[in-house]
Amino acid sequence: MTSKQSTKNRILDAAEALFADRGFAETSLRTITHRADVNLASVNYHFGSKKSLIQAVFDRFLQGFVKGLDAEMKPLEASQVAPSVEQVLHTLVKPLMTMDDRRHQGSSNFMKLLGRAYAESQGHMRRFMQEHYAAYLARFTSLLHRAAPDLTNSEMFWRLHFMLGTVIFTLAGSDALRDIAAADFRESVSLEQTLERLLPFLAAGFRAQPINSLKNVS
Amino acid sequence: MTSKQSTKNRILDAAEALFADRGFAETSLRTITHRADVNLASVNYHFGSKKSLIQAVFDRFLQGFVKGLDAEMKPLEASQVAPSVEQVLHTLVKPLMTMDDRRHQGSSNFMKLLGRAYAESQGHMRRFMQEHYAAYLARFTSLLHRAAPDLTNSEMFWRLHFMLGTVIFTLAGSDALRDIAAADFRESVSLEQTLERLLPFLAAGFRAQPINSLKNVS
DNA sequence: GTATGTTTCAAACAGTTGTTTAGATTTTGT
DNA sequence: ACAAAATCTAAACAACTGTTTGAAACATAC
Repeated sequence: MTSKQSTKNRILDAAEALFADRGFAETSLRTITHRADVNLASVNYHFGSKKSLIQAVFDRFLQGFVKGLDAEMKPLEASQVAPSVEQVLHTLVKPLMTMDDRRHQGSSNFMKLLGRAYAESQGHMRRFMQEHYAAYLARFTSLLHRAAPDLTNSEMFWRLHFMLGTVIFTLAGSDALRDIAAADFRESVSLEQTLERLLPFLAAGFRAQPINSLKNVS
Repeated sequence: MTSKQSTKNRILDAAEALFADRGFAETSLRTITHRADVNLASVNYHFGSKKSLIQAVFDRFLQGFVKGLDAEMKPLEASQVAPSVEQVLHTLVKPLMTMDDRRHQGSSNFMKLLGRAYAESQGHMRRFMQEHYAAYLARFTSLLHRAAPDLTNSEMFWRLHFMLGTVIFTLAGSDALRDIAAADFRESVSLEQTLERLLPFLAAGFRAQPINSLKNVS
């Protein structure tokens, strides 16, 4: 079926890198194909359109990510005892790390991409993810519920998204932050260290006592 | 000096709204000038270029924001007793609220914009903010330091940015989240309620015990 | 070998982009 | 009222966008 495996992947690689540090609209097909060293028309031939290319880039990443996430979640799901919030959050670390150094490019290419996608085009990507990867989100949510059974569903929902925001945002801008930190504190931190720094913050926030007031007249 | 106050502001208003829900690159000057009902060339005449327009939009917002923030921080700075983390974070609420309904457009226009700007163009905006509004950031950081004196500078730095990420990210996508929450839990929440929900999360995260392990062999 | 289907390629397409120009119109200072 | 400066306007500019085309090159099968 596929004679040359390369072209399609060359395009995906180039697109992923360029999207990450320029944005979607700011990256032209000509730039992509030039970097991939393929003909301009190939992207339309192989993917149909630029929009489909973007989706393809995401799919390739997310499939790799959820495969790793699945492996991490399974033992927690199988266990009889309820996991801690930290344990649940920790399922994200290894998959993120793997995704990070699978790409050759210096640092977390893809997180920038995710951050962009989330900000871009009125939540179009948020919807895409929630449709295509709803099952994994449900499993993750379920684990969190076991870890913190006293939180209401509504509160869970919000805090899950708070955490999601923090992770994506931090990882998306992590090189910039790392540079500043390196300059100001003479500490050089790896992605893993950033994640380990992030988890206690998230876990504590997630477990925080919900608002007591707001309408404390009762 | 200024004969007609309108044109420049009409452009700013239109640009702000359009940038917020389409993105910068995705919004053309023609779309802006059409919505503002002014001539295409006016934006180049008044602002010089599209890039300058973007900066002008931000400056207008940020100046309003820091004015409100300043008013909120002053009493805390004047007080002899150290503020709580919650109190410090609460200085953000009113300015954000004011900025939100100053604009006529339905919901938090500008937070989307901020979210975009942060994601966009390799932290170019992050740098801009840190340069132009460094004084306010320093005061805020100083307050936080009084509220949690036992945190190291390095840890402070990271957690400040964690919080920043959560706020921007949440507020940027808040309408989408509110829609989902409304559908799933039949609860309709205002921006203020979202913020009040956010603060305990942030405060708890900020106060969390830093990583003890990472290299717990000692 | 020819035939068949797939992939690559250069060129052109139609449309949009930000910016500039030069002339009209309006506002301002005196 | 007049001159000068500021503002607005329509039109055109060159550059770039994603996509399409039709022929060339390639691979595979018979």
